[in-house]
Amino acid sequence: MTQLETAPLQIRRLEITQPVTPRQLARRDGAIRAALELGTEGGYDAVRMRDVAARADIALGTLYRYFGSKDHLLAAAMASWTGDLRSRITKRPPTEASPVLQVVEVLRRASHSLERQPRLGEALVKALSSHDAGVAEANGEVSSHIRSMLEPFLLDLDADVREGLIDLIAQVWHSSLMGWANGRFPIHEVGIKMERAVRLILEPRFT
Amino acid sequence: MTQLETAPLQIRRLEITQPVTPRQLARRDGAIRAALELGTEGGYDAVRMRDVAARADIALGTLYRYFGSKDHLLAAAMASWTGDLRSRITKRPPTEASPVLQVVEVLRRASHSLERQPRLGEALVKALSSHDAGVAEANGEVSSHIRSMLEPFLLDLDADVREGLIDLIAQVWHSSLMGWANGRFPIHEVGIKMERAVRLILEPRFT
DNA sequence: CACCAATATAGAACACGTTCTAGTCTTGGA
DNA sequence: TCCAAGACTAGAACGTGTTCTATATTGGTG
Repeated sequence: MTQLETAPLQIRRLEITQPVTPRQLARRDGAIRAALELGTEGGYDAVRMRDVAARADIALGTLYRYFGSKDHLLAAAMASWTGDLRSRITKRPPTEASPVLQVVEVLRRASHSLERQPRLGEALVKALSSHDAGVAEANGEVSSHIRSMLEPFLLDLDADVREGLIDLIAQVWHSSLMGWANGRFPIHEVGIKMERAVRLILEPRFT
Repeated sequence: MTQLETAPLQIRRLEITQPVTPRQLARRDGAIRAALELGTEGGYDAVRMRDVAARADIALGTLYRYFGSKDHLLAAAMASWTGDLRSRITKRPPTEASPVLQVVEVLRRASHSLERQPRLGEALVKALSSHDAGVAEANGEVSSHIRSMLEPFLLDLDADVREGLIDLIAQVWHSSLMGWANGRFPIHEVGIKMERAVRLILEPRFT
């Protein structure tokens, strides 16, 4: 019965290289681009680190120098994706009248965007829920993008309450996307679920 | 080069065996027990399928006959854990006065319980967010446990609203636990975050 | 330019989840 | 009691994320 449990706790891992030179930036960007392409085509499983490296024309070891893990790579891609989304929202803000509907519209546009590239969405979302320092950092970036997309519509609220409510909505967003990415419900329900939740959360505050 | 709509990528996987005979039940339970032990000692990574099988004294192939994946195994363990939690809550209900505080107390007791076995909690929670039919099933079980723990305190609300709010709280619970399990914040913040969220969600309904 | 430390490269090596193989054991029904 | 179907076993094998090794290249500094 008692076979000794090997304790394989690993305390290592190379420092992540911050790209400085143009060639380094190009390598990092190329890796992200390759990951996005592979993810678009075949989802999470299709993003194989060997393939990413090959497509970006860098060595596998180099890839791991910039991204500590597959999930870190995909999370970086996700952060860049939410960044794009944010600038689209900024450029063409919601047209709805009330704060509640404005927030709902933002979330609907986000999920609509994912709906067009479901494989990619699945890949990005899955990566976000992994335990990894790099992922945590990218997550922070994603959260701040969400915050800055929603904040403008909730300025009437007390700052503390607003902060808490935005956190809450971000959690709902995250958890809905996870539910979809993990196959618990179809993509079109993401928008519905988020709308329902936002109404439950916000409507009592705007009566 | 584009899609082709070929859905069935996986020709795979043996049907999961439903345990019937006493020996089968013993095998399945032994596997869950072994997983719990290993998880308690070393968290998610320490639950290695080979080790689970060895400790439960069954073949690796048999383990996979009962649980389609490592996450399925851990999710089954999680469902059994929330079941225990529910019966503890039922046996000794919250002592607080208001519905809001009662709900908060339930969630605090849950997170307190995880706090005592942090490695195990991490293992169980991580498994819950994986894409796997077996996990989805276990997830449903967990949700229904949460629902039945909270419902009694929200009977004053309209049924639809209650339903939605409980869903919402379950999402917050899930997402908070994930945040902890993935190292985004320490365990003691789980309780704090959940309390804050529950107050934001419920207080406007009880004034 | 010459040098060195940091980086890159190709590819082997490793760990662990998962699947497969070939043979043995259980079990329920005729 | 005997047999066929299916469950179980030990162990090999496989795929992919991750790490390691040995060598080559690069880029900043004297």
